[in-house]
Amino acid sequence: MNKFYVTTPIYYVNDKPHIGHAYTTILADVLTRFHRGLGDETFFLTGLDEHGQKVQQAALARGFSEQAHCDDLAPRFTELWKKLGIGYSDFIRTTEPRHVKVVQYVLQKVYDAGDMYADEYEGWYSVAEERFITETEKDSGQFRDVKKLKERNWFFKMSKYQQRLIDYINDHPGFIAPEHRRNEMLGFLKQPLGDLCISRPKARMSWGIELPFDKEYVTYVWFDALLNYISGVGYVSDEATFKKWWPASVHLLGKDILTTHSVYWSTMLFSLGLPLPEKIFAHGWWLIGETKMSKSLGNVVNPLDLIDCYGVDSVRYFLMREMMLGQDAHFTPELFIKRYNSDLANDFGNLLNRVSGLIGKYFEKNIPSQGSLTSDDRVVEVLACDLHVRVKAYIDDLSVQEAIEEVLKLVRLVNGYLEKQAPWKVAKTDLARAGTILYVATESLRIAAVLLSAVMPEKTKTVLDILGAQNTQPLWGQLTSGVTLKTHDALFPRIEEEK
RNA sequence: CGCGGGGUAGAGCAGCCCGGCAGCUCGUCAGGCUCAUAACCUGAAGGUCGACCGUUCAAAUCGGUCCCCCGCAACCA
Repeated sequence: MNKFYVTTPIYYVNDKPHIGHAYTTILADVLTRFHRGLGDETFFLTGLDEHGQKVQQAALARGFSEQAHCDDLAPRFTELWKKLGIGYSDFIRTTEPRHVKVVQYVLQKVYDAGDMYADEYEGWYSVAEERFITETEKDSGQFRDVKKLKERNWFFKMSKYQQRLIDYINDHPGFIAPEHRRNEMLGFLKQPLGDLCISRPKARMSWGIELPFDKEYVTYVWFDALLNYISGVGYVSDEATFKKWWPASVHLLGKDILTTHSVYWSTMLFSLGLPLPEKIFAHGWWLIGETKMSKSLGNVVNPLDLIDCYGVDSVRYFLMREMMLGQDAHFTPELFIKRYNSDLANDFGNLLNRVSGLIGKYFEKNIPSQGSLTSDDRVVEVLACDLHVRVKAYIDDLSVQEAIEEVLKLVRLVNGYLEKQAPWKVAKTDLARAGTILYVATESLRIAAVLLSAVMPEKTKTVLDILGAQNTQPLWGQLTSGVTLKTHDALFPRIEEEK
C-alpha cells in the first residue's frame, strides 16, 4: 500500500472563492479519490491563508477585526467545498494555534541554525499601496507616490541554498511540472538569488505571526503560509503522523505562485533539514472567454451557479476534462454545454439508457449472462480489461483530461459495438447471443463508471447502483448476471440550446 | 542578444525528444440505424504542419535565419 499526500494552496481570504480555487481543489479531490480507489492511504490538505496586509486592509474596509473578517469568509470556502463534494482530510487556517506554534518554532529553528539575520531592506515603496513594490511594478508606471525607502528587517539566507536547489531540480526531473515550468525556474535560478525578507515591522503591518526573537515584527505572509504543508500533518506536534505523510506526494498550485513554492519553500525545507515534496505541479489559469479571470473586471464565474443548474458532477467533469495539462483553459457557458451534451448526455448517459432499455425489453430487467465471446466481443473486452492500467498511468502523470478521454474512448467504442451487433435484432432469433452482447456492453459501462467515479462520485454511484455493482473493481467479469436493474431517469439530461 | 514555451483542417489539441502514409475531439456535409436523452454508427470534405534556407533516399519531426503570439523576470497574495 502506498501513501498519497496532496495539497492545494491555502487560499487567501481577501475575497470569495472563484473558479480558480474550485479547479485546484477539485483536482486534488479527484486525485485523492483515485488513489484511494487504488487502495492507497490518502491525505488531502487544503485551507486558508489568513495573515498579511491585504487581509488587514480588507478587514479594515469592512469595519471588522482581522479575525472576524477571516471567520466570516472561511465558511464561504468550506460551504463551496461541501457543495462540490470535496473530501479533504483537513482544513487548516493559518490563524489556528497549531499553525502559529509551528511557524514560531520554525522561525526560531532557522534563527538558531544561523540562517536568519537583520539588515536594512531598501526598495521602492508605494505610499498609496502601503507596500514595497518590485522593480517591474515600478517600471509599469501604475504606482504613484513611489519612493526609495529603507527599513530594518529580518532576512532568511535563501541565497545560501541556491546552488543546492539548482542541483536538486536537475537531479529530480519530475520535481517541478510541467516541464516548461521547470525550465522557467531553472532560468530564474540562473540569476543570483537574494535573501528573503521574512519580517514586517508591526508599525506598518501588524496582522501576522510575531517573530519569537523580535517582538517588533511579524512574519512575512509567505514564510508563514507555506509552512501549512507541514503544520497540517503534525510537524513538531505529532512526529508519527508527520513521518507518515511528509514529504507530500504533490503540491498543486497555479502558475502564479510557482516561484514561491519552488524557491522559497524548497530553501526553507533545506534549512529545516526536511525532504522536499515529491512534486510541485503548476496548472494553468481559467480564462473567461478570451480574457483572464479577474475580480476587477467583474467577470468571475461563480461555480455555484453552474452546480445549481447542471449538477455538481458535470461541473467537476467539465473542469477536469477541459484543462489541458499545464495550459490555460477557456470557460464559456457554450463550451460547458457542448462538453456536457457530447460526453455526458450523448455518450455516457445515453449508453446507460441503451443497455438498460434493451435489458428491460428482452430480459425483464435481469442482467443476462455472458456466453462465449466472439472476436468482436473480445475487442471490447480487451480494451475494457486493461483500461485501468492506462488510466492509472495518466493519473500518475496528473493528466486527468487524458485519463477521462481514455475512458470515453471505451464508451464510444461500445456505442459503435452495439450498433454493429444490433442486439435488438439478434434478440428475435438468438436470445442467448443478444444476452452476451448486452453483458459485454453493460460490463464495459460498469468499468467506465468505476474509473470515472473519482471525477463524478455521485453520478457514477447512481450508475453502479442501477447495475447492482456498488463497490466493484475495474476488472472484467464483476457484473453479476441475474441482478435486476433499477429503474432510472436520464443520467445527464441533454441541455437544449435555447434563448 | 535576460530566460523559457508555442505557431499543425472552421475551433481546441496530439504527434516533434527517438525523421518514414498528418491523427484526435468538437463543428460542417452525406448516408445508415431505429435499442436510446432529435441521441448512436459509418463515410466525406477540409491542412503549402508560421516563412525561408539547409541536412537526408525521406523533414511537422534534425540544424540555421526570420516573423508572430505567450509565460517568467521573486520578497502584494
